[in-house]
Amino acid sequence: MTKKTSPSPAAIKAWARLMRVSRQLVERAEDALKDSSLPPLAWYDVLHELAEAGEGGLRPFQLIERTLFAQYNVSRLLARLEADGLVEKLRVADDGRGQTIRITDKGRETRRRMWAVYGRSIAELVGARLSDDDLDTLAALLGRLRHPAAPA
Amino acid sequence: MTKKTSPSPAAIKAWARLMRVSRQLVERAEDALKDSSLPPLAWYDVLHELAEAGEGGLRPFQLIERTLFAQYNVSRLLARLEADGLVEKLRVADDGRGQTIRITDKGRETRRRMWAVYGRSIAELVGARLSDDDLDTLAALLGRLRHPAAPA
DNA sequence: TCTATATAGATGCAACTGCATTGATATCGG
DNA sequence: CCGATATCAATGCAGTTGCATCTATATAGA
Repeated sequence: MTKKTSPSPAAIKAWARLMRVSRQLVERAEDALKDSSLPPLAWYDVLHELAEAGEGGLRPFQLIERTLFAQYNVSRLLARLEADGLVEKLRVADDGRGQTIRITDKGRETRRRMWAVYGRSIAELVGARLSDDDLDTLAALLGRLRHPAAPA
Repeated sequence: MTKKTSPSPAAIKAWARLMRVSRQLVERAEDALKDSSLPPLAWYDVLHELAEAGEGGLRPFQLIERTLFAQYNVSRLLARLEADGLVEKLRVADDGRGQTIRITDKGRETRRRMWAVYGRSIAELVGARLSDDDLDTLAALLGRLRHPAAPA
């Protein structure tokens, strides 16, 4: 558990499982959305953050912090969301470089419809397979892998 | 824990952590490889499978089964690996449609150099943060999320 | 055998990603 | 106040992915 350059078998196995399972789950969730003719998960993440932010909206750089998407990715994703009428870009008074992104009613509606499908995927893919206790344990272990390290 | 359409808060939290942490870890590992001017993780996955397969090599469809990559993805990845001399494609006698992919010495060498970096990432990102006991617990919990469900 | 269907793998095209850079505004130091 | 530097966001270009389709061979069924 101390700093080494070579991973233990337990570390390798946990890593491999993490890589494989997370990819599988993402794929399943994406497929479920596609089957319902809904946009991809990335759109949900952004709409979710914007919905939580409320009327004040968020600056693109705040979305970057919250979602882990790259800057150029957010820039283009927002362009697509705006083109679809799911968000609106507002000039912000005190910073001429920036803008504020606000979710529209249509955006909220889309998010709602996505959640109906996405939430079901989560329920089926993890909720139905682990007890709440095990889910808590899993979340706690994963929490210790966050970067930068979170306080205990 | 029974089949529901709406996920519990514990399920949502575990899901969110899983999505976020796995993305962070992949990104870190990819960055480490890039910093060493090495190919991306996907190449490692394929070289690893081929190295394990030995002289007999593997058919592309076997790689697809083992790696979860899409068919077209494997097809093009193998083309790049072949162009770099890391694998070779052999016609297979008893099936005119197919081919067998075998790793070359150069491929083995590349895999080795990738593992030096990749293994260190694993050691630092997970090995240094959780005890082996916790890693085993994590792997076991993740194992129960595999699809299709593995036998207990 | 001859036709229909299934499987292995490749590929054209459109969309998306990653990288580097750019344009624009803000802030800091003198 | 001015120039240097930093931050916010967009974008050109190359590489990759996803989708659908295509070619080729194999297998099954009449």
